[in-house]
Amino acid sequence: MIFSSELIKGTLKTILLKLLADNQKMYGYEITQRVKELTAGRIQLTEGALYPTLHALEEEGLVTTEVEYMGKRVRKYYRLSDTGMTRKDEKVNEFADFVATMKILLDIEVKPA
Amino acid sequence: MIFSSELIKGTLKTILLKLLADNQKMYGYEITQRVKELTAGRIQLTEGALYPTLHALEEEGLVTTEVEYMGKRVRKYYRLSDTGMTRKDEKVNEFADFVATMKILLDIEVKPA
DNA sequence: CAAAGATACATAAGACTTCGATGTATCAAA
DNA sequence: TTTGATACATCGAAGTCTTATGTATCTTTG
Repeated sequence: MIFSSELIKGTLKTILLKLLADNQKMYGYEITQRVKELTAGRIQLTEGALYPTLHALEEEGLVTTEVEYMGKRVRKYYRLSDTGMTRKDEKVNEFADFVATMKILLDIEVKPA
Repeated sequence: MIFSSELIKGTLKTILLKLLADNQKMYGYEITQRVKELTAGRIQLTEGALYPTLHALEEEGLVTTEVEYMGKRVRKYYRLSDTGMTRKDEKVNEFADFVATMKILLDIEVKPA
């Protein structure tokens, strides 16, 4: 099952911040692949959603960027800033609380990871 | 903490379907109050979001409506259809799977309800 | 008894986010 | 050499939610 995009809405930034917190630096394409891999294909980030969001994180000062050349190919790395790290914690905690609340509303059991 | 609206995005229909599945029939204002109560105020549905969504559910054939008068006051009750019940199960399951996936991505523990 | 607050419906314009399509270009493998 | 993967990115369209607004009734309180 691939999750409906509506569900992923609102969690994209959180996912990106968490990935960058765990991996020092990542580039766009790498992120799409990592997410696909970690979720067994259930979440597939589209570039149309990913790049605008990465740029927004940069504008907010949550990530910094650095360009590297692999041969002639450009690779733009994104790295979490200190503010970004703080924001990541906030976002992840907020999501955990949200899920706890939704469990009450929907009366669901969440399978352990 | 009131959850950022981004988080609630994509879950509103699921919440409504579940509430209606548990309560035979409910009216709009009642729904906003019930959700507020069940979530200790953390999720506050606005009418601008609620009514369009209820109308959409009706157009999709997932709910039926009936009008009652309390004195001179109109109350519009929403009731789940059979299709709506099926859709509710699908949506709730999808959300549960989504949360399981997000747990892996975000490496979180979800507190029991 | 008047005013305020709660109950109850609803719409509409604007903002924001995401999707799907499109574009460019390099590299590797068949 | 051509296909598929890698890698960046933007843009118009679509969808959803927010804020504001509108109408009207009922209840409580000063």
